[in-house]
Amino acid sequence: MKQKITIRDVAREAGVSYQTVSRVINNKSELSPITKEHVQAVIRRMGYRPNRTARSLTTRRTLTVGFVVPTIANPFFAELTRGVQDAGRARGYHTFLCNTDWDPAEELELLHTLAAQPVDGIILTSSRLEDDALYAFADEFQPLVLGGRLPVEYPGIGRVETENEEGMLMAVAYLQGKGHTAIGYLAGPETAPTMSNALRENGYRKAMAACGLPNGDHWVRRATLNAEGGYLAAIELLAAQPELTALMAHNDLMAIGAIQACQEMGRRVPEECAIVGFNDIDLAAMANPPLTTIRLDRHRFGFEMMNLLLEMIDNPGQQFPVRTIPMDGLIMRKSG
Amino acid sequence: MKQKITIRDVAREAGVSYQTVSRVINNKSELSPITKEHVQAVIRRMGYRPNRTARSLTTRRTLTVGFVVPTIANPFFAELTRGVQDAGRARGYHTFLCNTDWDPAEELELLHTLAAQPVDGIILTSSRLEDDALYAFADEFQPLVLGGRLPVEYPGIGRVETENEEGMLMAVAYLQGKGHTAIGYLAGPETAPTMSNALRENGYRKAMAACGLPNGDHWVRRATLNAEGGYLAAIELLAAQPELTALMAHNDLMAIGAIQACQEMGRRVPEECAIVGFNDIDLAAMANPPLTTIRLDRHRFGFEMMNLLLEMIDNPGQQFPVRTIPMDGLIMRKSG
DNA sequence: CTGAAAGCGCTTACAG
DNA sequence: CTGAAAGCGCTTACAG
Repeated sequence: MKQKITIRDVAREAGVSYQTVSRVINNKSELSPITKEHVQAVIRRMGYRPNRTARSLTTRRTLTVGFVVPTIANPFFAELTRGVQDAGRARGYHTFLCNTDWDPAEELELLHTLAAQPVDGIILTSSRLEDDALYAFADEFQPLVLGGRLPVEYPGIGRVETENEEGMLMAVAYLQGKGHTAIGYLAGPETAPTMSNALRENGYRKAMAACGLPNGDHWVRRATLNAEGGYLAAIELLAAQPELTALMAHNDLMAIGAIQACQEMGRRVPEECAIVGFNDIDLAAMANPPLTTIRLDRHRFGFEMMNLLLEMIDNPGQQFPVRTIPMDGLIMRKSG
Repeated sequence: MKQKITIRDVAREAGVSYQTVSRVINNKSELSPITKEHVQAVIRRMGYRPNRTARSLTTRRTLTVGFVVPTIANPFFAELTRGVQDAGRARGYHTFLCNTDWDPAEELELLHTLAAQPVDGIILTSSRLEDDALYAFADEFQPLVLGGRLPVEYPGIGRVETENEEGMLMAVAYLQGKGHTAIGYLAGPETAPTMSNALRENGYRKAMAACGLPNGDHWVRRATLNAEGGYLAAIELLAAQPELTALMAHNDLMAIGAIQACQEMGRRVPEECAIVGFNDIDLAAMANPPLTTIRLDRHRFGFEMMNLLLEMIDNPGQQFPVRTIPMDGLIMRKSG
């Protein structure tokens, strides 16, 4: 590897002090146009790029953020990632991607590692941390942006939420319009009431009540939040509750698994069992049958989380109101 | 945010010089057990974590690597990412994830940004860079590990390849065994012959020839490497070449799109059109019908790329032989 | 075994 | 408008 070019090399080559080169790099105003252009030319010619590590040490900005997701293997989080990165790009921000595998202990360790990295801020999605642990961490490290969790008001924590309840209401009302009254729910694992699993499940229960439909624990089945979980939960639920004519799922992956379950049990979708997903991931349209689902703009969700984080980085100590990403409505396809 | 604790704070608290604290952190041998334990206790009590930026500046190690993928929205690359990160974790390595969107100009810019970050090494998957541009970059920055591209022997470039040709041969032979002779291919966009699109397509052509089956350009359709691309290509190909009784795809996503296309065209899968994918992503088993596909262990692929990169970081200047990830064989499900 | 000095590659006041 | 000094938080020879 060629010896890396430093600011001193450029200075020597340009015949100025290295501080002047620094000023050019940072686009300071107090510079004669002549030296500025000259130094810029030398920089270009030598292909010099400032070492970000050194820069970070004095500016205390790393231009780096941590992005913590349960698992990037879930396309929902992958699509979120794109939004986060796109929002950061214009400002020169890079992203450390971290997977927690839904494990709170792992999550906490990851957060501390990121804080020591150090990063300028952290975006934390679908956190499984207890409230106390979360607040304790926020006392040590800021700013923090939370997505997919009930927005708590706490210093140093920014919040972006989605309209889970509205989405569930749309889905239930739609199914009711199609004549369904026995609508089951494929839920995520049991978690604290502030976490997204609980928020969506609660949305389903409220929606059923609002539509005057019966509901209870016997129509809900919990499983992991992927296609296999949806498949397993649907098999069990449909066997135990044959009266069900429709199934809603916590997310599209689970809905895709449910289609698979119906297929195996010989129940035609949507004629013998309607299925509605949540999120509208890219693959939803390519399910067979194509998935009817509630659309959430994941790119926008990620984009807003990053934008909020950048604003918090620029305005330390300031508290920002919750940002809400509206649902884009029900996408009617073939599954329900 | 609490004022960050530095090595000097710990030293003062422990009553030693800060260099001694540094030695404890770095587990140097020349230390009395007593001071070592004492300092460790103070570190724990204060919750001190060394600032990695400062550390990097003197060690010239950032414990950070760049991982460049076309798009993380493709589950294949998401699954690869997990392997990369898992291999890095034990060594304390973090990963900058970067998306090129298949754009060579974007890719090159990203590589330079990563090099200036700086990172200790870069893993570059499915690169669309011309050979010359790749070599020029390798002259400036090392080590570099290449995945999903014809392995070139070049100083500072490590290579991990997969058995594309063997995989395609398995698939074609399997379909031939099922009685198919007219087997079409859903290819990626046209690229240079060293890139993975070309490698797999070439594998298909060689496999057809090896099995004594006719093949030619009229049975191949190019499209983007996602489900929608597969859908579009299959619609066109099946309309133009109705004699086709089976379709192979560059990857599983395209195969899932092809199932969708058959569905719409009223061709039953596999009876009226068999479909075989490539990679066996997690979702393949949840396709409807479940996808028959050639399995590649993505986690292992990612893991090996990272392991190779770490070895190269530890042994600068040394050249390593190509690493080959074998295919795990054909996974027989329902689509073909 | 432990302390004092120098330095990693930058930026930021401070002079002039 | 530009240069010389100090410092960011560490590690690494060098003394002792």
